[in-house]
Amino acid sequence: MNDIEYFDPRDQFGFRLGRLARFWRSRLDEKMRPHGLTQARWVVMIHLRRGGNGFKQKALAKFVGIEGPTLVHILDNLEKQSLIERRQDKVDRRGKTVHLTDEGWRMIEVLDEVVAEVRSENLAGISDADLAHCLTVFENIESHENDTTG
Amino acid sequence: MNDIEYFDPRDQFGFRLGRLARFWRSRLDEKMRPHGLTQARWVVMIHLRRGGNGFKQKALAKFVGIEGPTLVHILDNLEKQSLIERRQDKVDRRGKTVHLTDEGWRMIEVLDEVVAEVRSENLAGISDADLAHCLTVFENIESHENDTTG
DNA sequence: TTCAAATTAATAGTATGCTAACGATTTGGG
DNA sequence: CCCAAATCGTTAGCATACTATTAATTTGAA
Repeated sequence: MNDIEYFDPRDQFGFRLGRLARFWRSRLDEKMRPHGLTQARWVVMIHLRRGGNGFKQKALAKFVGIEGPTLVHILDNLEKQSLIERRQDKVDRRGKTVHLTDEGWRMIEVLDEVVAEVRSENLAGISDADLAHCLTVFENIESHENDTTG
Repeated sequence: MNDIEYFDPRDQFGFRLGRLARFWRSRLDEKMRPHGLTQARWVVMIHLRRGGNGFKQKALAKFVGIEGPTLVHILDNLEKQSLIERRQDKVDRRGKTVHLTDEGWRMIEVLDEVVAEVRSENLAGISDADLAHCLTVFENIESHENDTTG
């Protein structure tokens, strides 16, 4: 019954997107667990590496694409693990800057291998062109952010 | 610095997937909030409609692609809202079957319009072919589920 | 200068997802 | 028959995500 509607790609896209994201996260979490890390924490660390140390929290949250309070909790955990540290911003005493510790840098190197492994397993047999195509579609969807104004 | 690595699609895919899934959910949650619903609850209701009433919880969880305890919590909320009801399975007293109420059916009709609106906004300008291409890639990735055995 | 408004990080509270463990029940082997 | 094992839904506890609110500080306008 209603097989046609069921397999309409516009009908399916949102659900499949969410399901795949959960799948991806669980694969990564599973492989990172032995190292005491998770996808969310690793993503924050990767953005610190990419952007250089010394981000203010607000800027880091924006870079990662999450909200401030979500980042606060992740940083709390990373700080407990001694992988990052917060420092008072000397110019603006409201702000704090975030820095990878030496241990954090070492952990990133270890996780690079884990991530590469998961990626090669998950993406086996899928071409760069296919992935780039997906990313273009992703970009298009995100660019529709505020189109309701007209 | 390292722009090449940064824009490697294999490098980006996981992060972008997660970010888009969060974006999609927040758009849908925002539009459903006036009706007192959320994406997760709606997805469960949609699967009830698709699969017919009277699912056992375990089967429903599998159909939706979530774990049992996650479904329990969502059903608790839907039941509080009188949109579904649980009934004791008469054959197997361990089990319960899940049913849309009349109110549930009416809510689904309302939400169909909300979902169609969000979908058309999010997917504006993107062709069926592009989406189908994405879904094929999604399927390929999920099919790699247990390739580590060999 | 002074005080309202804006900004920054944190806290509180909620939703959604997971695994582990539990209680009730059914099933199956001896 | 009977008891161990499996199964079903639930509970407990955690991580991650959000919005709304708060406390401390800075900024800016009168």
